[in-house]
Amino acid sequence: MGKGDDTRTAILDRGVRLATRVGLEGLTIGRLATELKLSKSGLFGHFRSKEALQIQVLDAAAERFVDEVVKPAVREPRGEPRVAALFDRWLAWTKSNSGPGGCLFVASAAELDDRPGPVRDRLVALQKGWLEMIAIIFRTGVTDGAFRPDLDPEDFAHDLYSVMLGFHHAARLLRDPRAEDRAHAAFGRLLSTARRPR
Amino acid sequence: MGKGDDTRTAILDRGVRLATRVGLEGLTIGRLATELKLSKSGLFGHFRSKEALQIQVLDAAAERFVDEVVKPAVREPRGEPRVAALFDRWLAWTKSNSGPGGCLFVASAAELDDRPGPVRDRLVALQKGWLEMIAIIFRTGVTDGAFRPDLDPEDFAHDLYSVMLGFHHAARLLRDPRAEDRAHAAFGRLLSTARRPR
DNA sequence: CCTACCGATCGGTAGG
DNA sequence: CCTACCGATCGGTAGG
Repeated sequence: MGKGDDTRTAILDRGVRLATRVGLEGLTIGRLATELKLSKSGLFGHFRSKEALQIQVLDAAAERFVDEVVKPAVREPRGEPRVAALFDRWLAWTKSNSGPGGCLFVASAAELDDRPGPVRDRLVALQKGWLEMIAIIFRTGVTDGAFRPDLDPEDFAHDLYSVMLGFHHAARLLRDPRAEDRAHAAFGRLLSTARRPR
Repeated sequence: MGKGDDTRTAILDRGVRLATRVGLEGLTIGRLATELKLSKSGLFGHFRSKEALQIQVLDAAAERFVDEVVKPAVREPRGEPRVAALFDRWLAWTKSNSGPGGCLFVASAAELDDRPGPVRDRLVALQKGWLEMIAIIFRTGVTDGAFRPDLDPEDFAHDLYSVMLGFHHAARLLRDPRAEDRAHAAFGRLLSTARRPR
């Protein structure tokens, strides 16, 4: 790993933080360069287009997301503990990137949903991957006998993500102190619907 | 109503549409002026700052939202029919401002949640008003005996809005054809929890 | 409502 | 990785 790679890593790290605050569109090359004490063209050389920078920032965030949210959850036992860990880690991720920040993917979703192009395509792929990960984790719980086998894992993933989006909105825009309690309550109701009766 | 007022109305109308597509930050004076075949400074004169334009665009959207979503719902009988009408109208609003577009308030939420200032303050006030409207409509249903009196109307409002946000994400970013079915199913579950047992 | 203009910043290029 | 630069666009002002 040479010096160029270090610089690249530093750029992407800072880029994730900046984009989380100001959006992927607000992530300008000039501003990012100033924050890193690089020249604009020096930074630009690492990418070649703003679009490439945006996509690589999304990928860098996804990598961190897997490390901080997905991997720790998958270490938990299948079924409820694993789903609960996924949910708690997601809340922690959103709060930690959150003073200020929030979740880059949620922030980008509304920003990009009407702007066709490779950046949007990448975000869509990442979000579908995330929903699929939730569905897989639910499915292993079905196999283990923890969850009802007649439920659609993708429905469950959609419903769980709705709870997360509701939390993000209440906590980050409205600064509602009850946001987390409500998220936990909604999660509990979702789980009790999914639990296999015995 | 003089000619100046007509122009103003036309500007705000177009501004709502443009901001829904490109965000409140992407709503530039120059672009809006070009679309309306006005000079930049001619348009600018109606407002005096971009911030004032953004706030008035939010207010104009809120006015339309009340006409298209809230008022028709309130004409329905209290309890379930009224809540169901509110939900259906909201879905229709999001879809109609949606080819392309979506809901300006949802789009602005993630964009502004980290940018303190009067525009954010206005959006927060409008969103709190919307959640309060849901809570009030729920409360009249409690009074009428349709909904459980031991539920917190603001919890209900939060949970209903979570379902809406989940729909927005699935429909607009992921273009998921099952988004609407899932939203209706989640709404049905929410209602069955809220229904007063008899 | 207009033309004409301001300084700042944008993404990107030339050339080293 | 840099300086120096390009044309385009930004929010906003002067003056009418």
